[in-house]
Amino acid sequence: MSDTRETLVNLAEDAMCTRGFGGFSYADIARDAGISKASIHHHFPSKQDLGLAVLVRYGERLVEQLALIGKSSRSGGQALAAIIDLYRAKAGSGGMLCLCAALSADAHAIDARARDALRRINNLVAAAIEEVLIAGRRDRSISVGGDPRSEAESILAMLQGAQLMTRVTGEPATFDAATAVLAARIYRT
Amino acid sequence: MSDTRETLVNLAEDAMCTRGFGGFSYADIARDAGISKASIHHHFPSKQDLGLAVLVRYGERLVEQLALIGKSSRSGGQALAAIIDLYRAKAGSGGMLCLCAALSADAHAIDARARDALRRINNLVAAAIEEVLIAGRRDRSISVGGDPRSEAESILAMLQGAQLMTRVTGEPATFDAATAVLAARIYRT
DNA sequence: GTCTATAATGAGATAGAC
DNA sequence: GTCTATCTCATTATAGAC
Repeated sequence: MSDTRETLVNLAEDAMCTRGFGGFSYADIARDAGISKASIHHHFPSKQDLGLAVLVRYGERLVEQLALIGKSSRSGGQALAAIIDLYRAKAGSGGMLCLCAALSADAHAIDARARDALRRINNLVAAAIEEVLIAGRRDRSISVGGDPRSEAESILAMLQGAQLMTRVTGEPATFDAATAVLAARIYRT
Repeated sequence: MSDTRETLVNLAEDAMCTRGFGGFSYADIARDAGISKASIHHHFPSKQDLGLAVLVRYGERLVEQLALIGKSSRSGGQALAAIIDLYRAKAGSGGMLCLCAALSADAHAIDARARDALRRINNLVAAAIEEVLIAGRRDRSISVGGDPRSEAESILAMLQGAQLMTRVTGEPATFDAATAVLAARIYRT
């Protein structure tokens, strides 16, 4: 990927997580990237193309991040704590949302390709959390009462919802409060 | 409130829950209401005024709804089930979000008055859920392990997040899956 | 309270030169 | 690949007649 193209994807991802798909314009990222609006159209003919490119790269990186967390964690509890931190970091950066939460809220504004990608990424994250819960139950580092897959989907919903609530108060503490119950389920890391 | 004014608030609320604050225009609801764009400005000089009016009425109605649920429920479990249904109904109606989730996602686009109202309403709902949990713990109809206030905030986050996830798949079953763990904590209604 | 008309702005997108 | 210039359209908002 060329430098310019990567810069544009970076800026667009940041803008989407902060203000949503409808909340930024080519003019915005053109200014930040130091090029003209027309030049962006050379790399991404339509805004939908740009959105999809951001989403695809986000999915790839997430796979890597989740794999790394799984590999470097010495317990399910440690892995779950790392995943919570992933979402907390976004919420703490001026009330950002993870890309999935941001684009889900703007689902009406994105095309079918992007919605498909979104669905896949949500499934991917839920599956990763499920594996972490299974590991945590096995090594007794996480309290897992019910079906791991159901628990995983609830946890993903909670993490995305906690980001939404944090955006309203502007206080990172809001995220911690809304996820305290989840953190308390980790016996040890 | 005049008929026209109320119609406009109704249409705007619906539009906001479906497409967000930035996702509808005066032209949209003018068409639906059968009046001109300019006439809306007579009732609500700016779009921010309209948004705030919708939010204020939403808060008032929510207080009534939550009071009614508290009064008509014969157990904490029944009350919690009714609250879950409240959020499920929106998610099931074509992937709508509750007004709080919708405007939280668009927090960058609304003014300080609206963000204040949003904060108050989130607190109000969390407090109502907390009371329900306390009642449910007392009458042994809900499993409540930790601090009721923390549990309440987690539940609110989970409900809003489940609506986000449901919007992506378009399947009401997604909401049920993401809240199955919560529903399972209700011993009886 | 409603209308038509219009302003003022910003959006995504295209053409064509360099 | 990048630019300037332009197009087309939608947006919020206002002016002023009825």
